[in-house]
Amino acid sequence: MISLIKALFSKNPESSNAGTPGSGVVTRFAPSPTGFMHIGGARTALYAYLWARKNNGTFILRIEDTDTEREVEGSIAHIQETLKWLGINWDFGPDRKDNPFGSCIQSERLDSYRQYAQKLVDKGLAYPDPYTAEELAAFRAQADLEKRPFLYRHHRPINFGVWNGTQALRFKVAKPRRYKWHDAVRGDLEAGEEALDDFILMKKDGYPTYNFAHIIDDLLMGVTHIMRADEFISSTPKFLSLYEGLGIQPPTFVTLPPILRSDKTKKLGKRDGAKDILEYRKEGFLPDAMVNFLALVGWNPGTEREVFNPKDLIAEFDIAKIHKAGGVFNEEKLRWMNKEHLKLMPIEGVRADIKARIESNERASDLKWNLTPEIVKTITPVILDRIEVYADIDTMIAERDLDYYFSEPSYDALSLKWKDEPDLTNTIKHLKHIRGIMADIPDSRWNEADIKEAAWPYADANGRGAVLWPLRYALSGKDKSPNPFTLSAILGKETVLRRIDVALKKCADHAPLA
RNA sequence: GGCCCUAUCGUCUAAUGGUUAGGACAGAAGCUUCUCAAGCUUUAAAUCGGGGUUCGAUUCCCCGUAGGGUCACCA
Repeated sequence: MISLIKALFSKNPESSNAGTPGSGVVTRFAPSPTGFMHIGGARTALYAYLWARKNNGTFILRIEDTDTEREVEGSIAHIQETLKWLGINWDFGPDRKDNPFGSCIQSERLDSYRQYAQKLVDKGLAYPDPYTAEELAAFRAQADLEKRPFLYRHHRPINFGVWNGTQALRFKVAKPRRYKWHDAVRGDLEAGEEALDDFILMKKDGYPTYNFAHIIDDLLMGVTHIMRADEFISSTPKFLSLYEGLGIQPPTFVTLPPILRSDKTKKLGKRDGAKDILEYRKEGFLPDAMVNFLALVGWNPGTEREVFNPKDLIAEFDIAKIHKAGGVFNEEKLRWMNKEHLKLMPIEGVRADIKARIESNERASDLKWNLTPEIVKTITPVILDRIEVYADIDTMIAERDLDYYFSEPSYDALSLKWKDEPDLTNTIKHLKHIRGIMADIPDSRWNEADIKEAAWPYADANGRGAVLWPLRYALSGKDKSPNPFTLSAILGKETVLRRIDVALKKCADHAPLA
């Protein structure tokens, strides 16, 4: 890091360090603070981060707040929180002011933009826009009428006025020509001269436009690779013209494929259910799973491996393998991915998470469960088998699939009856027998395997369903639940015997034996 | 509309001139202790269309088609 700072200070800002051997990779994620972070933004940040880390480079978080109109209060904090949750850590960002290149917030860098704007003015490459909004609108309308593309440069003034900082400043693009350039993902790209036009560098309000600010910042921050979505491809000739005007080498362009809506007809936008990434945190997705899945929409290492921890992702990631075509973000597969990561997690961590999730459900309702460390330990594997995401625990609780671990089940006597039995006669017989077997199991052997071993021969001989269904129902009071041996082991001998007794009493009350 | 980009199972994707076009998610069937899960096994499912180049094209070229992006004092 020291060497980077040195490099940044010693470097002549007019000569970009892009591509300089040994200069180190510098990437950035540069969102505008206009709301929450969605999937597309998170993936862009992730790729930039992975590439920097893979190359022992630097990852910068830069806030592009040059549109004061659209800025949403709290966005900057929200973006940082999202990145932190995902484990996408930046080396320089808005949270510190001692960066070698100054602030990472564009509104605090206005001097730099003015300075470079003035340089362009001095070189005769920028000029104040003499037209009013109405005049511009009229030019556009005229071009529309004539069915030709509107180009500002056709209206470029012959004599540039003096820029006083309060007029919009336009860049005088190079003589129209076809531009060709290389993109690390898309390969060789080109565009006709229609793509080239004079564009605004500085707005009337004194703020730079994205088109200008990002280029100046990338230069001053030593950015070597620009990761961004494909909507910027068509602006690239303008950027190239500006790089030329500034006399600098452009960084490497890395164009990311779009993330599409599930009908594949459009880019996934906030209106199409692109969620705030922090929503996934609320639902109990693991950040590693999220990152793993995000990485795989638009990139693949070329192997059949799909589950990666962040460290392996960094090792495997390669911009040469980023896809050209867009892809759909499939939440169902994300859920599967989350389960895979859940299985890889240390069990203590899962226990703590499950405990916290149950407790928050308790707080949100009037449940009063005695959630001891022992019960958390025993039910964790059972829950883990049944969930993909922690939010599934909420569903389990809502559907009363956890109650029987904490309180006596309530159910109707007839529910104890196995579907093939005509009445409760055999149910009672089997329950009594199983109770005897259970009672004989010493405490030292009260575990799932031994309970099963003790009870199995009887169940096997007398009809598994006929024996096990009533037992399981007596223990859980539910049609669907874990198997009776698992339940018994969790509940403990005392509770098991008591619940069987309750079941037998229910049977007797329902159909007293003659 | 001009300019530009993209195109393998429903979805995410592998295969960069030679494979029975592979894997995963979702689906279907089956197995495993009664139920529910989990797990395992099996199965169905794709190279957008048409021309080239080549002994041979998913792969290279051209033309279509479809979809996307962009044409702001938004980023």
